[in-house]
Amino acid sequence: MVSIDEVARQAGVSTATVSRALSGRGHVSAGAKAKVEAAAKSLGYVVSASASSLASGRMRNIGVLVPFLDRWFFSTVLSGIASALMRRGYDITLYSLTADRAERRDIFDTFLRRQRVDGVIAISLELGEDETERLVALDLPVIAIGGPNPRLTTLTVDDVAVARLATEHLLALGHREIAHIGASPEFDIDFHIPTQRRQGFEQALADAGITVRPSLFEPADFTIEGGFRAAKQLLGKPGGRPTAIFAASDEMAIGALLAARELGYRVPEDLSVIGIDGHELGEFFRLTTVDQFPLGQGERAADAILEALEPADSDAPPHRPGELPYELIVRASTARLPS
Amino acid sequence: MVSIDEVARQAGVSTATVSRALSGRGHVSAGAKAKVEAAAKSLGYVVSASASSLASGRMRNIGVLVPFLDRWFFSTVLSGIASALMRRGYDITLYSLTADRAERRDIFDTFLRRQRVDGVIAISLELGEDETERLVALDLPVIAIGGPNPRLTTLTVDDVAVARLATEHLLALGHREIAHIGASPEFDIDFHIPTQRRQGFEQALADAGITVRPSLFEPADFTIEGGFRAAKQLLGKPGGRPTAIFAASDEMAIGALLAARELGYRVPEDLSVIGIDGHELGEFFRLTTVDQFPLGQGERAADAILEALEPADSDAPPHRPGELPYELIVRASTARLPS
DNA sequence: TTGAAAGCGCTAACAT
DNA sequence: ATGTTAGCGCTTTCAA
Repeated sequence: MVSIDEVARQAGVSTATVSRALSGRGHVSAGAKAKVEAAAKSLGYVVSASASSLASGRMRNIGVLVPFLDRWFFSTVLSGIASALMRRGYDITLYSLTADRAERRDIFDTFLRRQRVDGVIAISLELGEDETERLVALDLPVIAIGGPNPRLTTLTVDDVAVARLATEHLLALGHREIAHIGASPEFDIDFHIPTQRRQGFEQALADAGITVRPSLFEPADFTIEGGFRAAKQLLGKPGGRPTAIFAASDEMAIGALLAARELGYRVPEDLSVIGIDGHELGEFFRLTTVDQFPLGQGERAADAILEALEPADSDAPPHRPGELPYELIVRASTARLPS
Repeated sequence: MVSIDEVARQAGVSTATVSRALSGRGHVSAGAKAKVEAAAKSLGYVVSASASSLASGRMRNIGVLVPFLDRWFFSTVLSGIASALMRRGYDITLYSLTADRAERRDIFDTFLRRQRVDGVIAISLELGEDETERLVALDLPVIAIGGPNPRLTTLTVDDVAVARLATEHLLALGHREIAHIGASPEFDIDFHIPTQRRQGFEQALADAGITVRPSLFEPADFTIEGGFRAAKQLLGKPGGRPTAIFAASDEMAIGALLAARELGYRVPEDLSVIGIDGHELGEFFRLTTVDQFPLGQGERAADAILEALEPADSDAPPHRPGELPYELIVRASTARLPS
């Protein structure tokens, strides 16, 4: 492994100058810098991460906490984080939090504490009180996406507003009998987003002077299958089926679409369906949705953590928490209620 | 940050003993070990990764190379890797390889070379000649999953056999007009798996004395949408539609299922469909498939890399490359050809 | 702008 | 079994 001394020797300068030239910290004459860069290149020198970290305290590494790796939403956010961090020369260390309490503890007590990361991004994680405590105790910049947590800097979309927007879209098309597929109560306990979406839904109905009917709510688990089952229930009950369904995620909305088809309802002629997320399959299923740009969420989180670590670009527009964008994407799964 | 000296002082031993007691290398009396552990715990001491790495040359960190983060197959394999490595105290550093050549180069030239990882797992990556070269030059253990590469230790399923199995299942049910949805030619250039699957398909047909008809092959891009389009083509062509479709991935098979429905064909009465993968949606769509257990593939890769790093458990059955398991899962998308 | 040198916190010889 | 100590390869004062 070629070391800094060899580069220094070849460039005819001291190791200190090599370090300065390559890291860009401290002043180096243009000439020296050029010589160092040439020497480094010709020797194929790459700074040793551990030596550099030990000496400087900087790791160029961000820890990312995810609840699931194999759900589209999370892996898409992760993808956004990964590309943004890589561009800045940062590595990303992945911690996948399982349900196993002991394993989770390990992550907070050991993995995150071995001084391997400069900061942490937590994706849509509902953390226990003690876990939040530990995260804060790390004394590292932490950015949370989507799991509103008063003790952490959080990037969230206004889920109430998102749900209102989806509901108002249906209302504007003339629908009055609107059903909602949201989270089951157990889910709600430690995951607030579904609750907020339900609130937005109910607010929109109330504002339109429509009474919320409990029979038009059906819980599901955010999967296609769950949405399918829920929609079958909703559409199968005798007496006043809904003319529109608002699902709290695109995957559930797709399930609803399939359920409707299977029952012989045409979408959107007989039933309108709208989801939330901007799922990659939305286009294929021609699903109307409120896109929340998960890839962009990841990029923003990466920018935010870098901003906290290297507050260099102070001219960049400061990012205010809770301001993630969303947008109604109207495709072919929603239509006017036939009069 | 509490350091090893404080632990040593509190435990009344030298730093060397602390190091030995905590790492399990070298002999330490039971008494000393207990004292050290107690001291470490009471002080909340965690070994500094960079200091430990610098001194020992071990990183406890594996680099994982993935082509896409947001495709089910890859994120599932990744999930398997993550859980297996975490159990052993290893971190995982994620490198997502984009199509951007410059970014890819950076990963091989800089990221992987800063001595941050003890080994590398490459998931289903078709590497360029130069990239393989660089990987080998790292002089680190490398395990590749699924991208057969003669210069790397590779874990692969026998894709020819998998495809034969799928095809033979259809043949055994009496089908003769079997179509195949595989990769488009451009895809093939640097990705061999699809080609092997096609070979297995053709071999099985040949063995059954059936002539391969080019019109019964349709390329697609491994997505649901691609499978949908391909199936429409296959089923829509006038004159002798296939009675069964074998898709080279479950996502394409699901697309085919949806296409069949939309054209008014019943599955499996009018058309049998089989895929490959063991996709999570397979159950919901009642899709017959050849499962290749991606989660298990990830775990195996993790075990293999650890085996290379810490050849401790020599009594464990040695893993022979190219031996990943697969299994036919018969669900409701395939049935006998009505006579 | 540059160089000399003192660490960063730990591990692993080498002694004992 | 345990302690002493010389590094690991870099960064960063401090001086020049």
